[in-house]
Amino acid sequence: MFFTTKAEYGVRLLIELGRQPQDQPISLKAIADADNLPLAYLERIAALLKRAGLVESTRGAHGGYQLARAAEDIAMDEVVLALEGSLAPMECFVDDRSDDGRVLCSHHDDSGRGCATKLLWTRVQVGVLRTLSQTTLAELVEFQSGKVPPAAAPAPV
Amino acid sequence: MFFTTKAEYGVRLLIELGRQPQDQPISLKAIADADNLPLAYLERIAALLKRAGLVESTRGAHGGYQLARAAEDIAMDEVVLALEGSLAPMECFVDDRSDDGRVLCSHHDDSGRGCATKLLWTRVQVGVLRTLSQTTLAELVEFQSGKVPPAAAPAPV
DNA sequence: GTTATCCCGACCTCGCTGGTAGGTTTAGCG
DNA sequence: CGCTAAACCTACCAGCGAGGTCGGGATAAC
Repeated sequence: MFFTTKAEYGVRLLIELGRQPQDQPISLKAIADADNLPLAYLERIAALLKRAGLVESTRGAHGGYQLARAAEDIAMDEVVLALEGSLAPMECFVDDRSDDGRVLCSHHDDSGRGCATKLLWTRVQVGVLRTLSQTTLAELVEFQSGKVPPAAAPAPV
Repeated sequence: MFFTTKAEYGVRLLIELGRQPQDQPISLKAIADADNLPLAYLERIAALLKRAGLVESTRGAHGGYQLARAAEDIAMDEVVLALEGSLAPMECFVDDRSDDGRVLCSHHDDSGRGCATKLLWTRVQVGVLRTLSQTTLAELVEFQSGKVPPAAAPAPV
């Protein structure tokens, strides 16, 4: 399993926000009801998105959440990173974050028979990161409206 | 974390086998010592690779394991699939295996606001599968011998 | 001041990962 | 013929993180 439900719920949450009219905050309760997600858990997930600057919140009655930017400007690499914490394909990839989602293998490079699997995992990580960064929230919102066929990948690399 | 140590140890095991001269079985004990891996655990991992037809075993004294095919003909998608069981990016992707590593989302398509995240996870899965299938064991073996620079990706798709 | 909402920290349960233990076969070798 | 090195098998176990719950705050609209 690559991703946890945090990513799943978080993305769903963002999609719901993306479907909403601008500057109209929507409450987590409404989203939890609509998507049938546990409210308390969703709150913690929303906090992750807020800390990452992807959503804004309004407190008090009639408050709620809304996107901090246009859905077209929200790419999924940033989203998944915010939700999952890191995108390490393997345990040895330590969080030496270079500010894109990249993360490095911590294995001592004992100069000679170094960590050979590193090549493989790094390729996978880069591939995933590229896929995620090429998918925007706007696409997902549109997809849910039943337009874009699932096969339609973004510009084939 | 995308992959578990099963994938890590399994790939390492295969690399060691790939470094060995042809038709010369090598014992798990030797590999466990060389790579500092738990022997008992490694046995179970080797069993997975054998069941997938990736390695062959010889029992008894002076026995051991060897690759079932040339390292050039072993792609990593098959390997990781054998080791991890499936390559589902998300829990809802149920094991409806279509015989490539693909696996499908099980969410009821409640015709309308269906599983919008499915688009995203499917893209990721396809990307990972493609990356894995483009990397062969031979490449990793060569890499460990200190030749190929890490940046050298395969033919950019 | 009541109600709807965001916010926050503590807690809990369950399954899986990563491993160990202890055996049973199989086969080379003296 | 028996010793030994290896594959093979099954059961067991500890720790941890995922996935949630709970209860209470702070805040703002009405």
